[in-house]
Amino acid sequence: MHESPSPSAVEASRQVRAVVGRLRRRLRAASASGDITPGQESVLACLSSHDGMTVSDLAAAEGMRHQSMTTTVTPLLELGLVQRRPDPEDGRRLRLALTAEGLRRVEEGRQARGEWLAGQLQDRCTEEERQTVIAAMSILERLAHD
Amino acid sequence: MHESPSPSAVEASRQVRAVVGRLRRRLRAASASGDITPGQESVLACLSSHDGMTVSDLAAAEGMRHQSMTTTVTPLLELGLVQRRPDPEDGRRLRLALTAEGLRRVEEGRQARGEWLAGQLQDRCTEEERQTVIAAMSILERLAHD
DNA sequence: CGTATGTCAGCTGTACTGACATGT
DNA sequence: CACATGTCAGTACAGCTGACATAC
Repeated sequence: MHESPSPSAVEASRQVRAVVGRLRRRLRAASASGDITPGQESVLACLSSHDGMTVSDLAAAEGMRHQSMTTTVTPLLELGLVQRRPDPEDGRRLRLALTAEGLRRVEEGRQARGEWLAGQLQDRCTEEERQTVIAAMSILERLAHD
Repeated sequence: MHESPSPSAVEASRQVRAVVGRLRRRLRAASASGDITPGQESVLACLSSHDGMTVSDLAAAEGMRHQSMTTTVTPLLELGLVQRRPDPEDGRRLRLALTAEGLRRVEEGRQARGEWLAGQLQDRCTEEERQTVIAAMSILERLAHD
């Protein structure tokens, strides 16, 4: 493969894996209050800032297959939180957008739910620590992307 | 709840959530080569350094329910990678340990599998960036723990 | 008795692959 | 034709809750 990894690479890898596992369970538990799932909430948040994304766009943004994203989006259509309209320039595309109800849920949920982590970062970290976390996330995002 | 989170807390929270989602999928894909799952590999690694842990101990270490850990451990027993023996001092406990085959798999897997991330950290990061990642993981571990 | 440990059964959420229809 | 988009069906894994037996 490559040359042998440095000790810091192995240590960082081990820690990242452990933390990803734990954080994922924590985030799930913290947002388990409503009728939509964490993945669906993430889609709503994405559409609130990028109107008109397609299922494939969303899948690419989350780093997953478009078939998987279809199953995430379908319940949101059925609940009336997201609507579809055909793209006039490309008949294959179905552009997605929040409904009024969907937008309401995003704003409501942004306060009530999903802010467990932001609260933790606020109450139990210094500003310097938060900057460290942000820097590390940029690095990991680069590694995970592509 | 709390006082209103600072901008850096909200930004860090958003980034952490996105990166956790992507990294989780990446780690799964990178270790999808063998007959055991990532969670099971993590259990083997844990037993290799802490012999004699029980199912409940492992569950606590990973931050999950003991019922969930049972389903992770059971296939390892069936594959003969882990063995059980009763605790002479407490008849409720079943202490777990790696078999010779299990130990072999840990050492083999540590090189062959699961080192996608370590390789990325080695090849695409500076030493300083790795230290940033390690520091951030310590912070997040503290927040996720308890 | 209450509590801790462990297992089993059933459910949900997530994401995968493969197959297929349709439009460019 | 190949390629992209979208859907549907089937599968697998992870983690949860509830119920139960056993041991302290």
